Amino acid sequence: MLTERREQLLRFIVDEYVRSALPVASSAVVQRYALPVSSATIRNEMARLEDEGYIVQPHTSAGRVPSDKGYRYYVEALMRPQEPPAAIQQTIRHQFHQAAGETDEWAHLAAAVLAARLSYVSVVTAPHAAQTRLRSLQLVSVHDFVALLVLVLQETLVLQQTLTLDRPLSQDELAAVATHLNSLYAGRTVDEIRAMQMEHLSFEAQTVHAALDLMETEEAESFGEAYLEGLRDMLLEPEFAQGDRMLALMDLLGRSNLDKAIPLARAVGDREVTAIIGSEHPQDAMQQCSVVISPYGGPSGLRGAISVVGPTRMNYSRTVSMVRYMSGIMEELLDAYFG
Amino acid sequence: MLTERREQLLRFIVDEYVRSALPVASSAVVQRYALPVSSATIRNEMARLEDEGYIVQPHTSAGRVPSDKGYRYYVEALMRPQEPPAAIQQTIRHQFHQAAGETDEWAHLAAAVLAARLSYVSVVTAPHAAQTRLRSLQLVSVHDFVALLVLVLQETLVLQQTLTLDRPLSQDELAAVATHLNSLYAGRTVDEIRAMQMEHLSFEAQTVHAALDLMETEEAESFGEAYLEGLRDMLLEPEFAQGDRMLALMDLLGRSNLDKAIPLARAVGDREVTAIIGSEHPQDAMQQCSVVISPYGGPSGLRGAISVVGPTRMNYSRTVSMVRYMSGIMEELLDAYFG
DNA sequence: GTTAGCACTCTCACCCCGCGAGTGCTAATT
DNA sequence: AATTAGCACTCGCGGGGTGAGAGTGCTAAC
Repeated sequence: MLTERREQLLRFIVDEYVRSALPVASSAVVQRYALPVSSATIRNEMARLEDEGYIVQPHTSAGRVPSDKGYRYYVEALMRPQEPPAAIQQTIRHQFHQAAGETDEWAHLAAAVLAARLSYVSVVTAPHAAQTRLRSLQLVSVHDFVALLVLVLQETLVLQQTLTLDRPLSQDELAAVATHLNSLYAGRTVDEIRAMQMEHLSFEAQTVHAALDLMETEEAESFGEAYLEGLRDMLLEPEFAQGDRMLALMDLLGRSNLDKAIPLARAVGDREVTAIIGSEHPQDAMQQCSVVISPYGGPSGLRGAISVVGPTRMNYSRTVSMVRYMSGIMEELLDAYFG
Repeated sequence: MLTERREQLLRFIVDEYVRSALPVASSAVVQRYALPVSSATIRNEMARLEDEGYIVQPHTSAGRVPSDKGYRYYVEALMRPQEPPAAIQQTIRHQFHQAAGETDEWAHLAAAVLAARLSYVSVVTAPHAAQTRLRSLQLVSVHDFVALLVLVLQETLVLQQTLTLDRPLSQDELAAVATHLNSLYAGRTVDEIRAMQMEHLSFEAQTVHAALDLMETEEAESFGEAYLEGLRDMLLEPEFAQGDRMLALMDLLGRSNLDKAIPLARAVGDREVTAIIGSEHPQDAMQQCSVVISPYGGPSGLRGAISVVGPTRMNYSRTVSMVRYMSGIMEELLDAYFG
C-alpha cells in the first residue's frame, strides 16, 4: 500500500510521462502541479517509490519513468476513466448510424474510429459465433459450367464460393436446387445438417458439401475477421522512431501473429475491459507495448473483441474509456439488429 | 547512344548495386566480372557515364550509383526479363488452383504471391467493370423488422446491406419479393433498371432503391478493392531503415493515398507492363521508389491492375517478369470463369 | 518531516582526427 | 588513340575526448 502522497506522486509521474515521453524530474512535478513542498521532498518520495518498484531511473542522472508495476497500480487504483465527452459520443454515433446497414463493416469502422481517436493501433474482430446456423443458401448461374454458391449465415455473414458443374445447369434449375436445400436446411447448424443424412443427387450433394465446408471453416476460426487500423499514427510515437522497433511492431501485428499477440481468447472469457501491460504479456516482442482489450457480445452467442495496442506509455484512462464505450456501441448494434 | 562497352558497364553497375545496395567501385566491377581491362580504364568510362547522367557519385570518394536515367536505360535496353522458372510457375499455379473457387480472393492471393516472391510491396486491385449487371438479388429475413439484401453482380461480386422494415415480413414474403424483382431486373445494368420506371409497392421500392445505390457506389469506384501485401519485408531494404523513410512510405501506401500514389488509371489504359522510376513519378514522396505495373483484363470489361512498389534499386528484371506472369494468370482465371 | 546546498554522475552533442576507400589526373606504355 | 601504373587528393566514418546540463542523493540544518 502506498501513502496518499506517494499515490498522488505516482499519478503525476505517470500523467507527465504519458504526456511528454521524457523521464520526469522531481522539480518538474513540483512546478507543474504547484506542490506545496520542495523538490527535495519529492526526491525522497521518489526514492521510496523506486525502492518499491513503481518507478525506475533510465540512468543515474535522469528523471523517473513508471515501471510496469507503476502502470499497473495506476490502472488499478489511480485513474478514473470517464465517459467520452458528449460531443465525441455524438460524432461516433453518427458515424455508426451512417453505416448501420453494413453489418459487415461495423468492426472495421470501430477499429478506424478507435485508431483515429487514440492514435494507437486498434484491432477489432467481427462478431463471430462458435456455432452458426445457415440462414439461407443461393445458387447463381455464372455461365454454363460455373455457378456461384452464396451462403448467408446467422450473423449476416455472407460467404461465397464458385462451383464447377459437371453438366450445364440453367439459372432456373439452380434456383430449384437452392429452394429445395433451403427448405431442408435453412435455420440449421452444421451438426444438424450432417445428422440428417439426406440422399442427394450429384449436384445437390456437391452444393451441400461445399456449404458445409464453408460453414465448418468459418466455425473453426476462433474469432471473426480482424480489422487492424492506426499503424501509421502509432509509428509517430517516439518509442517506435527507430527502424528496428518499427519492424518488431510490424512483425507482431502481421496477420499470422495477431492471434498470438493479442490474447483474444482470454478477453472473450472476461466480462470487462482489461489492460495487459508490458512485461505482463507472455510474448517477448510485446514487452514494450500494452494492450487494452474488451470482449463484446450479442444475441445467439455472437462474440468479438475490441482491442487497442499502444506503447506501455499509453493514455490508459482515455483508452479504457474509449474501448469500453466502443464495446457498448457494438453490443447495442448487435442487439438492435439480431436481438 | 552508349558504346557497347559503356552499356555493359552500366549493366554491371546496376546489377551490382541492386545486389549490394552499396556504391560500386571501379575495382569492384573489374574483379567481380573478371574484365580484361584495368580499373583505371573503368574509371575513365565511369567518368563518361557520369557526364552523360547515367550514374552519380554520392560523394567524391565513393563508388557510383545508377541515376534514374541509368535505371531507365537499363529497363529499356539492357535487361532481359525471362519467364519465371518452371518450378516457380508450378508452385504459383498450384496456389491459385487451391483457391480457384474463391473468386473474391484472387487479387489478394496475387498480391501475397508477388510480395512473397519479390519482397517488395505489392498492390493488386480486384477485377472491376466500369458498368456492371445485376445477376441476382436475394432477401433473407434476419428478424421481424430487419432483412438482409444480398446482391450478386456480374463479376461474382457479392454485396450486402441490411434493410430496416416498416412492418414485419416473413421469409416467404421476402423470397416472393426477391423472385419478382429478379424476374424483372436480373441481367440488367443500373441504367436499364432506372429506365424501366416500374411502379413498386413500398418495400419493393425500398429494395430496388438500396440495390441501385449499392450498384452505383460500386460503379463509381474507378477500380476494385485493392489488396496490399509485403510492407513488412520491404522495410528490411536498407533504404527504408531510417524511421522517417518508413513513415513516408507508410503514408504513401495508406489507403487514402493509394490511388494517387499508383497511377492505376494510366495502367488501365496501357497494354503492357510499365515501370515508373523514381523521379519520373509525379508524387514527391515516391521519388525514392519505383513502380512496376500492369493492367489485366477479362471478358465483359473486367479490368484490374497488378503493381509492385519497391525502392528504385529494385530488381527490375525479376519484377517485370513476375508482374507479367501474374497478369497472365489473372487473365487466364477470368477467362476460365467468366469467358 | 522538510529543505537548502552541494558534490556527484551520467548523457548528449560536438569536435577533432586518423584511417580507408575510391577517385581523378598525369605521364608512360602499347 | 587507347590503356595503365602510380600517386595525390577528397571525403565519410568511427573512435575518443570534452564540456555543458540535467537531475540525483546525501548531509546538515531547521
